[in-house]
Amino acid sequence: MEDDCQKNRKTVRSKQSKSQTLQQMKQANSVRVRRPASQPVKKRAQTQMKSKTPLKMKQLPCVQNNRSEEEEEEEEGDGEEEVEVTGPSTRLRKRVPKFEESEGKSKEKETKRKGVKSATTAKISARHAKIKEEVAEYQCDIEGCTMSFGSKLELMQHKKNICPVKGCGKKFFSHKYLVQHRRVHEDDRPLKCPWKGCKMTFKWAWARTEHIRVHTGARPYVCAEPGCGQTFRFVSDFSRHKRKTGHSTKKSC
Amino acid sequence: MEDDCQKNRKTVRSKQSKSQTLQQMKQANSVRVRRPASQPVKKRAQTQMKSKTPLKMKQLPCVQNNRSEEEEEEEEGDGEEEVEVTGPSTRLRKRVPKFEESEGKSKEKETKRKGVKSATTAKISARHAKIKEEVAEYQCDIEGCTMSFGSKLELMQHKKNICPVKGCGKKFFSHKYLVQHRRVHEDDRPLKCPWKGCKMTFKWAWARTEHIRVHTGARPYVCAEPGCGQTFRFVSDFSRHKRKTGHSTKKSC
DNA sequence: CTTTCTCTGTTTTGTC
DNA sequence: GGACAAAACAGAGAAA
DNA sequence: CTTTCTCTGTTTTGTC
DNA sequence: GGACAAAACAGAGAAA
Ligand SMILES: [Zn+2]
Ligand SMILES: [Zn+2]
Ligand SMILES: [Zn+2]
Ligand SMILES: [Zn+2]
Ligand SMILES: [Zn+2]
Ligand SMILES: [Zn+2]
Ligand SMILES: [Zn+2]
Ligand SMILES: [Zn+2]
Ligand SMILES: [Zn+2]
Ligand SMILES: [Zn+2]
Ligand SMILES: [Zn+2]
Ligand SMILES: [Zn+2]
Ligand SMILES: [Zn+2]
Ligand SMILES: [Zn+2]
Ligand SMILES: [Zn+2]
Ligand SMILES: [Zn+2]
Repeated sequence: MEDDCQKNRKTVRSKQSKSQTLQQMKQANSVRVRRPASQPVKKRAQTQMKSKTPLKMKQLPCVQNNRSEEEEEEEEGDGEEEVEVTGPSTRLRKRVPKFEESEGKSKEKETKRKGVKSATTAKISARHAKIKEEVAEYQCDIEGCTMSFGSKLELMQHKKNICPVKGCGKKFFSHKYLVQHRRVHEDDRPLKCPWKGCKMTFKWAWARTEHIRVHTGARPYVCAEPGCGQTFRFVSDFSRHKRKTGHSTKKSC
Repeated sequence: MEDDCQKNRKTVRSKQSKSQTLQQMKQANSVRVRRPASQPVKKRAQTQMKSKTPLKMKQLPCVQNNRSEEEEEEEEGDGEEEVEVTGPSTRLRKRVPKFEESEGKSKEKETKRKGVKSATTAKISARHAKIKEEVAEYQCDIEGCTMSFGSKLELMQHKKNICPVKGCGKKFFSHKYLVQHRRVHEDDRPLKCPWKGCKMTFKWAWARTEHIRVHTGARPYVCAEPGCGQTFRFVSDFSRHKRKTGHSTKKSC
């Protein structure tokens, strides 16, 4: 690596991000707890390690591209500082108490000007949400749709049923669903489990519907194939059963 | 609801699915454990409830659309069966031992014919993977791309840089990335954390790069704004700092 | 609201 | 037959 | 590999 | 200047 100055990045574009993740329960009345999964998945919840000294890093002074040099201790980090744990490279950094001595608490907002930034971008940053329609040029003229965007490109994407959220960019079959899809990027989980003491919440009605069966124990799906009498609690499992066995694609009744 | 026979569903189409989720550690040497998140998020890992009787369900005999009637105990499930726990509707079904008495283990594969199904669909069911190229008609003729699909529609979607995985359907800016994106749907996590004892694995090199800083404690991002001296471990946090404060969008160096 | 950290679509950098 | 909305399905996928 | 269960894009059902 | 691949960024977003 060599020193070279950055030339004032511009970036910004209005698409893609991440998508979804799983949920959990842990309600008042038990249920089984689903852990978040490592990759290799190792059991045992918490096992606090000892590690005493904060293990201060070698922070080289030269800053390039706003990145201080280091990171060359990469592959085999040859135990440098005063380590006292077991192996030479087998511990995590001890958590610093909370910004040691509140360094730089002067957050001087600096007038908040975040650049011009393509003027009035539709602001669908749902999560830490605003959804300010700002000036709202480029309005969608599709039947029941009232959405509007800051650039013609964004409107074009929208009209092609493409989600404008940064890491998303999904394309849908219907414009109507495109609007419903937005809840994926919102924090609200307006649907609640009606079971007393259960705190589960949902974005989708169907998820709630199937979740309730966990409480009731219902297994509403019954394979109609003559010999087979299997029952299932979730459609998905019933679907898989039919797909893999070929059972009862046609209903008997 | 009333009885009416299903008319042999066809469904099948080749797009969309879910997306991603988070990772975890829990390696040999501690780290903090990240739990999977309920929605309302309630602490306390496991709290096993007592509940003795299996609480057998009212399973009505009439099967319609392969669904047995029930589910009307929905909203307020008026405590029916012999409950003996505290409240009238506050417990989960006790786990049945493991398919009681191995009922219906005759899985007779039934010749496996899963219908004609649009003949040779490219089979990108990555997860429980096959990626059989089957007959491989409709080949992509874009420069370095060797992918092929079972239908012209699928090839057309592919040429428009749209991911064919069922719940995905993301549209990308480059055809090259479309191919790289596939790893999102694959189970392999080929990149490993080089830290001794750490079992973290990754699909993306950058995730590994930043993860390693958790071990080293490095904070390579240093704000170049004159007064501010803040450092950051992850680009994302540095980016946010610059975005929110307006600091050092231009580099000093 | 906060901080810590991972995931990933796009942008930037580095080499030929 | 046509809307149109609500419900359900059919996968994908996470976790154990 | 398995089972249990949630998420969500598309399909099906139900009502007007 | 052009590839092209590797690295990095800039969000989104999960969890605590
Ligand atoms: Zn330098
Ligand atoms: Zn948040
Ligand atoms: Zn619209
Ligand atoms: Zn989206
Ligand atoms: Zn519940
Ligand atoms: Zn069956
Ligand atoms: Zn009936
Ligand atoms: Zn799996
Ligand atoms: Zn191609
Ligand atoms: Zn995809
Ligand atoms: Zn590691
Ligand atoms: Zn700063
Ligand atoms: Zn009709
Ligand atoms: Zn699966
Ligand atoms: Zn040049
Ligand atoms: Zn965020």
